[in-house]
Amino acid sequence: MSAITTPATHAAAASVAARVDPLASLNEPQREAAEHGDGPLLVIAGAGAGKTMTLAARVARLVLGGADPNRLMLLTFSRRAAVEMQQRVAGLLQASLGLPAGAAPVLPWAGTFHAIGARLLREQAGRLGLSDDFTILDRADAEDLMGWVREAQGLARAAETGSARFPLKGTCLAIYSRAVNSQAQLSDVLRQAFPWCAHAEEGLRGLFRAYEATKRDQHALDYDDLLLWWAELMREPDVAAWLGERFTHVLVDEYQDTNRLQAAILLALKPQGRGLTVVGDDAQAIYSFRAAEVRNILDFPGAFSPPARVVTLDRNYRSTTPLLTAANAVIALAPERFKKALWTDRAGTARPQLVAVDDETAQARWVVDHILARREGGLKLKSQAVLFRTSSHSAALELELARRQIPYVKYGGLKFLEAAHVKDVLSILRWASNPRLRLAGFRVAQLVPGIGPATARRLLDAMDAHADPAAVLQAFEPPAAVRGEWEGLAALMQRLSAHSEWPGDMALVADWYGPHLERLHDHPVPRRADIEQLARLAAGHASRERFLTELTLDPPQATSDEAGDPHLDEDYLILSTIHAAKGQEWSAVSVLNVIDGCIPGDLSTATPAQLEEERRLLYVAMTRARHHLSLMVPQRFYVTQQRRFGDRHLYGGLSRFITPEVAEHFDSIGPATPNWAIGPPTPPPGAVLDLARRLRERW
DNA sequence: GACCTTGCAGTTTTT
DNA sequence: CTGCAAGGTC
Repeated sequence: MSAITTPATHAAAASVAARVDPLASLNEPQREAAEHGDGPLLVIAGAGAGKTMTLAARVARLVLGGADPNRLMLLTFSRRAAVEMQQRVAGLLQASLGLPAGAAPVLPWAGTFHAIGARLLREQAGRLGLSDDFTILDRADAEDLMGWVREAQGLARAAETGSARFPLKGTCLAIYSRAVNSQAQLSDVLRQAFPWCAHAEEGLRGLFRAYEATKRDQHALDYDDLLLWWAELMREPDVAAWLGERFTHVLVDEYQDTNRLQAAILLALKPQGRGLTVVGDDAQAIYSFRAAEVRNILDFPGAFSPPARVVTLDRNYRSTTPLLTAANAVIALAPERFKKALWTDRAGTARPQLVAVDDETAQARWVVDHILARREGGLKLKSQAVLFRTSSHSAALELELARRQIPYVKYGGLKFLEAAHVKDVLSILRWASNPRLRLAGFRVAQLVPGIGPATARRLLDAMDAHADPAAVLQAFEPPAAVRGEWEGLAALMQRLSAHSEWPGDMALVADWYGPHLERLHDHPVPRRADIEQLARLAAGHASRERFLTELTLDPPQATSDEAGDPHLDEDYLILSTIHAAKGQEWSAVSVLNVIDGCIPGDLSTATPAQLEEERRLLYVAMTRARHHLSLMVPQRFYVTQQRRFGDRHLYGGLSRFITPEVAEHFDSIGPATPNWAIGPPTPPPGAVLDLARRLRERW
């Protein structure tokens, strides 16, 4: 962690040793954005238009102009984006000030909304009536807590009443989260986003009330609370004024993917828009399922008077002309959007490919063949990516890669933190840090053989009732038969609560947990590797609290093949969901399953808004490519894991977003001609009908 | 009270 | 396949 020098030092250094103008490489609109003064600023930045560079240049210029880096808040969509931005800014400052490497100031307040919120809340905990040892629940924990409350409220057994089954815990949490983030009424949320749960409205209302109370009792906040509490904090005029003052500039990246709660926070922080900069691209809004609100960016200019300055970056530095033309053609069919056509002067004659293959197996083979061919041609695997709508779409490809021993890293759809054994270990650490966290205690106690829900509940009730829960834990008398095993856990908890030694605590936990892992799980080998992975991660964090917080807010992004982590210097292929590919670029990109039923997903065709988001998703995928782009079109696609309809396969054919006109911008490849029959007003892709069964079931 | 078995249902994308 | 709920056995 490098020291933070004062602005005065920078100014002095700048006058003596200014070397490189941080704006030197910017084009005209980029420079305009970077040099803009204090009024509210909206930068509409198309894909590959140098958004990160522009934002970094603006920050660098602010610092060179005397702004205190400690008073700049930089809100990004992901941790990765925050780190990249910090590095860019540091690089620019270093070059322009002539500083030695590592001497440039860091931006301590760069991070995601959630991470910054967590920091502010911990800082202000006293004032909010929060305990500062609060635990941040990751999604899986929040789901478990929701499930627990759901059970306690008797909602789980609602099926007996003959009505439809009460939504499962994950769905309950999704509904809750949506209502919080969109700041909407429960009934509206249900009607718009969860119509199949509308019958449960009353139950949900009570459930959410109890869920709130339970979180409070256990000193726990979920992801949404980090925004919600922050927004509530901003409703106190003196706090809002104080924070608005404290941060002279607030810059927000990926503004099109913020939700109403986030917009409310910003507006409270900078009511006049002074020092407020937001950057985004409405054509790349793909997070409405998380209650992101495109209106935020569309309405931004008018939220202030005088209105915010709008600067549009439409020169693309990433893709060749033929690729960009095809991508523009896809997004041009979107009925409503900011008018903007990207242009580039990057030459290139290779057109994108539309590749028809028989099925997923053929698709995997074709993709791998061509990736390898390009590698023969000198293009590293790391410069190539395969993108897909849904994490499971890469299954066949992963098999093929494993078979041919090609290393890869997969981003998105990750369940690392949801694996039972990982939760076990983290729960032990969380419980030690926050003994009020029943959620963790309930899980941990039952790891001891012979202790089940009833004994665990007795223990936790006793702890709840006492001012010093840790002491109750030590004094607890389990059933005689399990005393021996119990003592191991009690001793572990004692050592962990007494004081934390990091990462030593992790080793203690792993030692204790090892034998239990063997006993509890059928396939301990990969699970043990996960625990080791966790221990490695632990070593990279300063303290137990920091580890738990940071792991929750920035969970590992990628899973790698079981063969083990690819070493950093080794070459590997990138697999990613389209969502997780946001903001990235590769020389060659293949997009899997560009067929109706996948893009758009057959669950996302109900409303025009959903459909438009799927179109933008395809656009985002296509604009990741610099030189090579292949859209894959399997003619048959098997849908598994949905008993209700039985296994089925789709003959949906080419995605409706690739109309015949759009397809003219592609080279068509493949044994079969793509199925062009599908025009825009398409009926939903049909399952294969089992008429015999239907007739049978009639009776 | 703990733990195992059976049967059934299931909406993807992530901080 | 997985998660969940309910029922049975020790």
